Amino acid sequence: MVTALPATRLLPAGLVILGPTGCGKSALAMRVARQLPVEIISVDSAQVYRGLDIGTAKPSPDEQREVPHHLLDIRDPEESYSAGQFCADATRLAREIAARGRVPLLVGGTMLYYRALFRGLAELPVADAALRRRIDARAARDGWPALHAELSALDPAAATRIHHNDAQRIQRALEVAMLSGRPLAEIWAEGLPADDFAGWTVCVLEPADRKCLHQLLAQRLDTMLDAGLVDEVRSLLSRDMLSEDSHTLRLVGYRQLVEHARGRESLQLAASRALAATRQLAKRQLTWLRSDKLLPTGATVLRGDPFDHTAMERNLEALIHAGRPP
RNA sequence: GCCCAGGUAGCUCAGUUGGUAGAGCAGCGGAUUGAAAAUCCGCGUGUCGUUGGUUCGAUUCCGACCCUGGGCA
Repeated sequence: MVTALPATRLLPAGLVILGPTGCGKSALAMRVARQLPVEIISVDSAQVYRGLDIGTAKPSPDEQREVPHHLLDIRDPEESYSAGQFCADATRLAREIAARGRVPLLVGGTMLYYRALFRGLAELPVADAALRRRIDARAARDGWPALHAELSALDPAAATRIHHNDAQRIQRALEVAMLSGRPLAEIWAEGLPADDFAGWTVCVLEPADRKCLHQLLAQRLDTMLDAGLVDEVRSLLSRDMLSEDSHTLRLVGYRQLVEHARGRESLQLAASRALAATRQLAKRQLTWLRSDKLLPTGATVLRGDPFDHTAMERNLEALIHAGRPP
């Protein structure tokens, strides 16, 4: 049964810069910030963690002093963050920033967070760490196919949709079924509450030439290594509560360099695998950009190639114009 | 110079007792509802080093040559 969508609330207008990793989102945001009274809301699932600085290309302390940044360093590496928490934080911050007479500027590349924010998130139970541990233990004993079979009994439609190898989604669907006692599709049918982004301006940075982006990513990784990325990984490994298979050490770059830091792999090999993982991340982000399920429906969308200087200057002007009070 | 081992996909390699070949990685496309920098799915034509010979047919067998390692001089 499909009920009417919940009433949406209009969010005070703001700006958005999104695109794949390494394409210059932060640099563009800083240029906007020099001409408009903005505060930046980071849309980055990795930069929320304290201690992950070099490998996440987190804005420097100088940049953070120059322009207020939000949602950086809000979690320890052992903790978790989520799309749902991001939505709550981002909408609260956007209202607070607007109330100060400033302009909210969303910057980042975590596309699920954008989708959740712009298109809404169903009212599902939040993650339950203890339940997930129990499901993991069962998977270790019986294998994920057994859990997929169990999902078929609890939520047949979800089991059909979710591939039997997709451990993460099988686990989440089981979690929802066990906590709510209802199938996912039934809850989704109640609608996705979302704020209204009418009046917002979204700048999408989409490189036309993948080779250019790959070259830039290679240079950026070298810079990160020179800046001490391996030491950053070692310092994470030295934390007692952080195991090698924790989600923070599975992030792009960190996961590969752990192998080197543990002496299991040469730096050269680990670095080349880290670079490949970065390219794959950019590719998945570009797939999101081609999707019609990402951007807010009522917003103005600017698209530009970050390697095209003319287009970038035009985007900068358009963002500044859009952010200026009438 | 001689001996040995190799030369097959962008990389590392498997294989074909003669009927023109397939894995991993990379790459490309896609999915994506509280871990998303996560998780998962799909996509494999390449002068089988070159050139002669044998053969209905050679990447495979034989010869010569080229290249790369290693050894002996």
